[in-house]
Amino acid sequence: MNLSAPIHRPSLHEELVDRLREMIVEDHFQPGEKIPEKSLCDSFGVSRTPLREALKVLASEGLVVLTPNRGSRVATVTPEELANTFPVLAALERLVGELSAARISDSEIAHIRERHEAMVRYHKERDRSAYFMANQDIHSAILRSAANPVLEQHHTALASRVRRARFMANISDDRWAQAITEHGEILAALEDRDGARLGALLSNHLLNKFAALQRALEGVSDAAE
Amino acid sequence: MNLSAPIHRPSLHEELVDRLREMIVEDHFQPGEKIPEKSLCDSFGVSRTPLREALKVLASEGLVVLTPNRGSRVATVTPEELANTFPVLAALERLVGELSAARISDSEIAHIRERHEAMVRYHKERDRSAYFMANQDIHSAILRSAANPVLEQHHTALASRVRRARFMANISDDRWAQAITEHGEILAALEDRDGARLGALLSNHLLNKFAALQRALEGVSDAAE
DNA sequence: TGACCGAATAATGAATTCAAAATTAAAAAC
DNA sequence: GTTTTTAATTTTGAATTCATTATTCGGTCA
Repeated sequence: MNLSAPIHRPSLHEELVDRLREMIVEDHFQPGEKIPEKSLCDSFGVSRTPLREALKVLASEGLVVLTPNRGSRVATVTPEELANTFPVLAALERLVGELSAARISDSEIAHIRERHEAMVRYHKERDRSAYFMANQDIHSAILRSAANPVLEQHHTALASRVRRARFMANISDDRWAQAITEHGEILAALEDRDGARLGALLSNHLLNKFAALQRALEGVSDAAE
Repeated sequence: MNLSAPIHRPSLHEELVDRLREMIVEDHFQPGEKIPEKSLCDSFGVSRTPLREALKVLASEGLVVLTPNRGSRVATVTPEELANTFPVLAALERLVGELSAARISDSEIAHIRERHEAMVRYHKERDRSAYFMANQDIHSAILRSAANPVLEQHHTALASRVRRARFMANISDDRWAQAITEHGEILAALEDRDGARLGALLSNHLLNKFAALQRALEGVSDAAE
């Protein structure tokens, strides 16, 4: 690690932004749930000032909704918003693929291959949770290898808003198998360092995931009618 | 206007975020300039609390840089950051083109054609400022016609961070003429509602602009050596 | 019983206050 | 005269306080 890098002592509100974002993305709150300032302040042991600053930042990221004089709630993700978000993320994924193929190192590829093989095993074993982790690792390793902080930042912001969606509908066996196939192709394109192909594959991978999700959600709402 | 829309009374910090963002994007501050809380509070007639909330939001948008215990400065845009931002914007522009072609109305196209023709006149008259306005109008009309708020939000955020760049180097006559040509092609693709073509044209238009900007900046730094 | 009103309570928005850190100014040493 | 040390001032980070707006609860009246 770079010892001469400037030390960054995070201020309270930064700390709170990170903690709260983590809690929201990792589903410690229900979507739409009210966020009471008082009790949160108590549990974090801070005053309302930095907490409110953090909430405003999270609101600008779209993770929280502020209603004047009525406090803040965890943002809900509507199907319409999903439909708007996925194409944007897919557009970014294409760029991720193009940049990653041009910039990724051999050791990064080796690491991804290793996680890929683990993921295939988890699929065979039907270990959803381990699968999700490996999948996550692979995608964030590719994103990092694109070496573009601006891209990374916006990708992460968008992804965190739809992350919750993966809990909304359980993935079908068919889609799961298809995803594994797609991941195989992605790894191949990565090892070939074929940017155009990798970008297309990553983009389609995401759009297919969205299509599967939409089918699952429609099924749910149909059943509810 | 929709009279039954819910009234939105903005809180102080929202108001401040908008005002400050406008001021930063429209170059009322020097890049890197210190933002003294006290004097800003005085000029806005508010206390530090809402101002600091606003600064934190702007920092998360990347327009302001906060250094703990040392206050806030207007973010500077480094060449490296430009190089990271333009490809991301270009990726979004492609999606804008695809969506816009599919969704834009005849009257929106008519409006854009009107602004386009005005812009061509301004080019002939060498009226840079009017040209910039018309150009801006066209691009934001296309963006709006894509009818995707998520896309719009991220596009706007990225664009505002590089907007300042247009002041950094004056556009060359060659590039200006080329831009006009590209705009003609964009309008044609729009009227044909050819999404793939429009997306490619918009994306390349932006990347060409960036290339011209980079050449101009290199020229500047070379001259300074 | 249940809809409506009003007081009590709680939550929020924003100003103020206080403590810690940084900056500036002044004094001392070389 | 320049650099270093130290004190004063300013600026920032965060807690507290105050005013305003919601919400809840209890009571009234149909």
